[in-house]
Amino acid sequence: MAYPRRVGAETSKTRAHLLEAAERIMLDEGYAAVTYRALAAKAGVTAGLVQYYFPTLDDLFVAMLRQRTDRTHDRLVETLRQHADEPLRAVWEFNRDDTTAALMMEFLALANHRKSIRAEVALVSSRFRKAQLEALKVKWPEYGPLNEELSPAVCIFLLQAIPKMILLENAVGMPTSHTQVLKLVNGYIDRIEPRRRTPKTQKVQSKSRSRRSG
Amino acid sequence: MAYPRRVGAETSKTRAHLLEAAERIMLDEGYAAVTYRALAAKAGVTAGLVQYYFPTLDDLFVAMLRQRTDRTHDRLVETLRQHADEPLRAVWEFNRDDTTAALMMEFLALANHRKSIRAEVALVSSRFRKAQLEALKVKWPEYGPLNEELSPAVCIFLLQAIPKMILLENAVGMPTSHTQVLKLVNGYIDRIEPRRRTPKTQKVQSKSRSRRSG
DNA sequence: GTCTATACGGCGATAGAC
DNA sequence: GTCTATCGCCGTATAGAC
Repeated sequence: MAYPRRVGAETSKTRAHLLEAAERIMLDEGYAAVTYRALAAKAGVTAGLVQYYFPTLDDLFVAMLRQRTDRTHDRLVETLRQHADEPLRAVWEFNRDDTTAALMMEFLALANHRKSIRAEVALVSSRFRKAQLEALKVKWPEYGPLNEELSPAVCIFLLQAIPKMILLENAVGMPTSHTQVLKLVNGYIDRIEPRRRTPKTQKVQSKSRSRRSG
Repeated sequence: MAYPRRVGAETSKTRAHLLEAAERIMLDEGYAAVTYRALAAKAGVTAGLVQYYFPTLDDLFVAMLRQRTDRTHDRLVETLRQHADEPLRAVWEFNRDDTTAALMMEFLALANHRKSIRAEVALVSSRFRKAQLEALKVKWPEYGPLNEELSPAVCIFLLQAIPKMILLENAVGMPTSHTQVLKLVNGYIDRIEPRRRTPKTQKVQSKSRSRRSG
């Protein structure tokens, strides 16, 4: 029976190394390329050893998501704290981070087809959402009539949906009007949260990916 | 050698039946569940026969996308023609269609990992985009200062990105503020394109899916 | 033109030996 | 902790029967 299945310790150095390698594969070639054998080859171990730490691929994906999420959530909270005077811009810049967005998009697609990933994705999403919502609600009353029809929740949905969709379309090679969309959002934010510091050049969205083999 | 590989005729009734069955599997269980053996079982034929019509799975996916696209494009053009006085609303309602959006989202995810699907997805997307753009541009000058900062292209991006993202989040079980977002867009459209006919009740977005097994 | 049978290597997963 | 052997399913290729 599968009851007393032996699993490697979470403190293992090998385990941490495997998680790193798996993330690199995922970013370079997509989640479909994360296989026991490929990961083992990349990390210089046997496939059996990978399975010792992650009995199923779902276990591996959940562990990857948890680790990445913990780090990113810390960064989000810190960013929101530092830019408490302009939470809208902070939320936008956070969601525009390519690596985070690419990984989250990968996990979203994965969750769409893997039951056990769904609960984990929903959980981390609500954590992120909660942190952003709280920061935005504090300043919301000051924003006045400019956004009479918007709400913090709607803003957050749009501010995270837009970069993800742009990323996905870029990956597929769809030539739509992403530059215009980014300009629209930037303009809207600049109007609600006027810049105080030097408006340093906006990071260009998503250089074309070298990823994906087939 | 692989040179004189024999492939079934495109007029075959069996082939059409297989395409239908494949689409049903894709909608019910996701693209990952579309395998030769599963499709053969569902259609009541042998796996070899499926391969006779679609030598590789990519061939199958491309054929599925082409067929679905041709039908949907006809419907889009007809809808835009009938509602030439309110193209914005027509574009919105078209993109809100759940089955079409779900299939396109599936193909988008597929294209993210399958090289040969990418070109096809990019192609059909630009076809759809072009039709919507032309219809919207005709009426655009009349819309006045309400949307001074928007453009037809940006509108179309948002009008198709929002339903897709809502669909994806629903599928994953993310409880975000979709109702508010839909209300925002509906309100915006109602303001730009005031309703003339009876404002019949808006279709509720996406009942929770029963799909996905693992 | 349709369709079947069979084989191959890669995959996730399990059980169990060192 | 580490690694091997094995199982059943997968995509794909090929040879050949009606």
